[in-house]
Amino acid sequence: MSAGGGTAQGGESLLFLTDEQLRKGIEAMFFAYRGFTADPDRILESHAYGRAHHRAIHFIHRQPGLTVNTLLSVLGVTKQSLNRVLRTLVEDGLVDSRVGRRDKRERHLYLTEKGAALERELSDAQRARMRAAYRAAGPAAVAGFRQVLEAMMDPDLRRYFQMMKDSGA
Amino acid sequence: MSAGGGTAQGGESLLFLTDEQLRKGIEAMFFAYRGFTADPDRILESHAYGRAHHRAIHFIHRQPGLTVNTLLSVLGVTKQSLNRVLRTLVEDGLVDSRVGRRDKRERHLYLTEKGAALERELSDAQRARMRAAYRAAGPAAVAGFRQVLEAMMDPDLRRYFQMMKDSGA
DNA sequence: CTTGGAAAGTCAACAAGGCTGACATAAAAT
DNA sequence: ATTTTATGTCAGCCTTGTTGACTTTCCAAG
Repeated sequence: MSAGGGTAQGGESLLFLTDEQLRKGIEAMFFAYRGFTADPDRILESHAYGRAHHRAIHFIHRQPGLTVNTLLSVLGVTKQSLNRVLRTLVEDGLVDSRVGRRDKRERHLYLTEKGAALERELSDAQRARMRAAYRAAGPAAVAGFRQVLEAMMDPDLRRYFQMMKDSGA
Repeated sequence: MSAGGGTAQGGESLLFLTDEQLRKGIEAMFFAYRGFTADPDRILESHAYGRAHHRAIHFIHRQPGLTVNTLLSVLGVTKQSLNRVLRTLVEDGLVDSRVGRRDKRERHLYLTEKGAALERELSDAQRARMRAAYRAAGPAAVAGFRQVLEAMMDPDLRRYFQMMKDSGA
């Protein structure tokens, strides 16, 4: 492999990180992300939705009943941007927006059956690729993959991610 | 399904991949990519460029003298889309577009000094985050990270990526 | 030499999905 | 009663992607 470390073997050599090795990592990230979104993108196109809809659907599925504000900060977009997407999803009957019981200003978001069906279609495709990649790389690689990804996140998102990791499953 | 192979060795029975675990991987990818692009995005904004410019600059740096057509297929966009970006880069004196010697229809792309300077600024920032993530995760994790990323790429891009890996450094 | 086709560039029009700013409403908090 | 918060909405702008049509340049095959 391309590890320029030289002296040591058995993975230790990778601590010696040249700019070139880091550049390879950057490029790998770029290409992999393209692959990562390719399958859902194809499905979304046939439904006349975009990546923005996918992201909203994903996180509503992940955390049913979350408020618009929470979704906003997780996605990192403006409310105007999210609202455009959310409105079409509600109009098309994929998402249910319910007024809060305690605080009636809040809207809590849920997937309808139809929404859950699309979510399944999308994540099935994405999981298939992820599963194939995991299998090709092996269990040790998977653990490393997740560690590096977590370390690359912005602290706020990492905190959210780790929180969801504990509660979620 | 995903081969429940893992009689847990080393504590990691990660071969047993539940849909929930895969979903976590998907989410990690999403959040990590956000972090990955955050620093360059900030720099680009101050130069009035976008991510598209960054990508062009990156690959021209990587493979000086590549043709527009090659760049096109690496980036995976239309020539009209690329041309808009490329034109501003040439106009602003960051990229040099030279008519081919053998085939004068082709344009070979090079970074000027000014272009190389911006490339350095961008990739320094991106490498800093990558380096920090690598250091936090450790050498074994880095190897796994790269393996999974490669496995996630579309075959064409994986071939290109591996080719550049050999020649590049 | 002529011509077909590839490589590149350009113009126009359009869409998705970001953004900002301004403003409206209802409900909670003070 | 007033202010703040959560949400929604209108209008307009930017980047970056798309398609389609057309031109210019130039290699290569007839």
